Amino acid sequence: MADDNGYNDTGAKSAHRPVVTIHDVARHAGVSSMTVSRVMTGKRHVSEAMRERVNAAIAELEYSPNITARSFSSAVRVGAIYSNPASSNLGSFLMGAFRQSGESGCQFLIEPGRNEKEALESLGRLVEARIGGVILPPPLCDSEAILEFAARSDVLPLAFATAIPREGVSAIIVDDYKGAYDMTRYLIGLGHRKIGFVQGDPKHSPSQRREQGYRAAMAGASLMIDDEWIAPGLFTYRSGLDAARRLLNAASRPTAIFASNDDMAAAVVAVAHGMELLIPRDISIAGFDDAQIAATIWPALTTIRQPISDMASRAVALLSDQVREARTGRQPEVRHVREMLTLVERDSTGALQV
Amino acid sequence: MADDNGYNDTGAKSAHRPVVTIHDVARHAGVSSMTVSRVMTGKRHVSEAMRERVNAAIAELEYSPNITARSFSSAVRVGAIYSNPASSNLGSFLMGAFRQSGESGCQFLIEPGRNEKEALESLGRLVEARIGGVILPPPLCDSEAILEFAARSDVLPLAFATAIPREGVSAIIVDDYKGAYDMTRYLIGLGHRKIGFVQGDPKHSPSQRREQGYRAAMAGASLMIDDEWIAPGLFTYRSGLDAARRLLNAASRPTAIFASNDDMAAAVVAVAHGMELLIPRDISIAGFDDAQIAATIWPALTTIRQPISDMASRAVALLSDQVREARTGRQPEVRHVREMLTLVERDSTGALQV
DNA sequence: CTGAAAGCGCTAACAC
DNA sequence: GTGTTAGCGCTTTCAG
Repeated sequence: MADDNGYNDTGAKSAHRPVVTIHDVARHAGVSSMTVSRVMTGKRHVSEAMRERVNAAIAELEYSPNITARSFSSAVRVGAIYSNPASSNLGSFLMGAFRQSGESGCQFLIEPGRNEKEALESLGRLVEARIGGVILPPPLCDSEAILEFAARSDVLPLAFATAIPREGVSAIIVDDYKGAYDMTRYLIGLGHRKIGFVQGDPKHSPSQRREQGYRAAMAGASLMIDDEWIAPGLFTYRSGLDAARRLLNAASRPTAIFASNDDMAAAVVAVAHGMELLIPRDISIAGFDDAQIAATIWPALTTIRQPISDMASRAVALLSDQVREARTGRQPEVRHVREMLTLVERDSTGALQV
Repeated sequence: MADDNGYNDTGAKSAHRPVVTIHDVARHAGVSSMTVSRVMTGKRHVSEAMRERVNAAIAELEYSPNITARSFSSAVRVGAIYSNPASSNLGSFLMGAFRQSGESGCQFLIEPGRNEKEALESLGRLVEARIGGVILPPPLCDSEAILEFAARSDVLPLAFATAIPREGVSAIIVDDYKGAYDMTRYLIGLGHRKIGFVQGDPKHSPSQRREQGYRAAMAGASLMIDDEWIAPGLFTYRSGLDAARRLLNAASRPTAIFASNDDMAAAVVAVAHGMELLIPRDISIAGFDDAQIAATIWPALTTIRQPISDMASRAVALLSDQVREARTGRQPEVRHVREMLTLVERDSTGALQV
C-alpha cells in the first residue's frame, strides 16, 4: 500500500554517510582513540602537536561525538517538578531543559507537582529513578518539606526562577524588582505621570518585589503615587477585572496601568474596551511575564519576558555539573545565577496624548 | 528495604543504594539478563511463569531500566518539529512525548519550525542527528517540501493532529467535525435555537470541518441558520473582536455563539462584556481547542479539548515501532490512529433563559 | 605524555 | 522458550 513514497526498499538501512566514531578519527590521525577523547574533553596531558593533528582529523571527518554514549557510562540524571502543567511556560521550559540535557549528556526527567503533596510524591518517584539533582520552580523551592526530602535523599536542589534565593541552595534568580522598575521607567519615559498599579497575590514572593520596583521607579522620578492608583489583585484574570474597574473609575484616572502579570493586564484591557477607551491612545496598559495571553489579545501587551528556555538550559547545565562534582566526593559549590528580564514592547502602550 | 547489603564503601561515590542493573534482576530471579530484557520490552517468547518470576524480582529490587543505555545500543531516534513554540499545547505535547520516549526506549528530539523554511532547516538538523522518524503537526504535515525531504532522507513521517490524513503517511487523526458537532448538540441541548458561529481561517483545513460539524448538528435538529449568525474569522483574537460585534449586533441576536477556536471565543466574551451582557445569562459562548486562554479568562470557556499529551505518547510509540520495523528491512504499515475529542464544560455556557 | 584494555547497561543476533 | 555472545561509542583505569 502507498508505496509511492518509496522508502528504503532493500534493507538499505540509513543509506547515509556512515557514523563517524572516535575510532575513525583516531585511525585517521594515526593515534589512539584515547588521545582523541582527551582532545575532545579538553584534558591536559596532550602535546600541542598531537592536539593539532587530532583536531585536523576531527575537522576533516566532521566528527561529532555521540553524547548518548558519552553520558552513558556516567549516567547523570536530573529531574524537575513542574507546578503548573497547563502553563505556557512549560513548553519553553521543557524545550530548553531537553536541549541542554543533550548537550550536558545527562538524562532529564519531569514530574508534575501542582501542590506540595503531589510534588512530594513526584520527588519520591524521581529519587527512585536515581536522580542526582532536581529543579524546583516556585513555590516548590520555598517548601521546607521538599528541600528536606531532597537533602535526605542526597539530591541536589536548584531553585528555579526565584526572586529570593536561599543560602545553601543554588538558584537561577530572576530580578522581579528590576523588571518592574524597568517597566515603570519605560512608562515614565513615554510621558506618563499618573501610573496605576495592579498588585499580585500577596502570598507569592514576586508580588512584593514587583511592587517595590514600581514604587522605586516612581520615587526615582519624583512622582507621587495616589492611593487610588493601587488596586489589589490575585494574579487571576478575574481579580484583574475588579482591579481594572476600580482604577479606571478613579477620580483622577491613571493614563497608564501596570499590572503585576499578563492575565490581569488582559483583564484591564477587556474592561477598558468595555468603557470604549482606545488603547493605547486613551490608556496604556502593561503586564508582566510574557505569558501566552500577552501576544494573543488585541492589542498585544507590552510586558516583561523571562527567558524561560535559556533559564532552563542553564539550570540543567548547572545541576548536571554539580551532580558530577558531587560524584567525585567533593561538595559542589552553591551558585546563584542571575537572569536578565527583558522588556517586550508591543501595542498596548504608547506615548501620553496631550 | 530490599537489600540492605553494605552500601559500597569502596569509593566515596554517591553513598546510595548501588545501582540495580538488569543483571542484578537476572541473578535475583535466576535467569539470564536477556529474559529480563524481553520481559521489560514486553516481547513475546517468554513463558508466563518466567515473566512472573522476573516481574517479582523487578519489583523486589525496585529495578528501573537505564534508558540512556537502552537507547544507546538500539538507538532509535524520533524527532518532532513544533510549529508554535509559544503554544500552551507544547508543554503537554512534550510531556507526553518524553514520557513515552522513556517507555518506548527511544530518544526524542525536538526542533522549532515556525514556518516552512525553519522547519526544513530543523528537519535537516534532525536528519543529521540520525532520526528514523519525525512527528509533524499541521501545517507541516501538509507541506510537500517537508514530506519529500523526509522521504529522501529515509525518515518516516507521522502527521500529528491532522483532520485530513494522507494516504501513505501515518497519522494521529483528530475529528474536528465531530468535535464541532458535539459542541453544537450540547448548545442545542441547553435549549438554544439561535446559535451563531465564528468561522476559522479558511486556509486551515480544520476550519471547514468544524463548520461542517456545526451545520450538520443544526440541520440534524431541524434548526435554520440565519446568514447573519455566521461571521468570518481568522483564528485570531482580533478577528474574533470583529466577528463578535457583527454577531451581537445582528437584528435577530443569537443566544449562543460557537467560535471555531478559543482565542476568538475569548474575544466574543470581551465584546459581550463591553455591551454589558452577562455570560452565560444573556449569552452563551463556546470555543474550541482548550487553549491556555480558555481557562484563564472569566468566565472560563466551555470548549473542546484535544488530549495532546496522550496523542503525543501515541505518536512516539507508533513512530518508534515503525522505525524498528523499518530497521529490519520491512516496510512499516501505514497507520491512522483516531483520537477522541472531549467537551469541557465550564462557565461560559448555560441553559437558555426564557 | 600516550596507549591498551576493560567495561558502562542494554539489546540484536544467533545458538541451544 | 531461553541462554550466549558481541558489541553500541565513549571514558576510566592502569601500563608503558
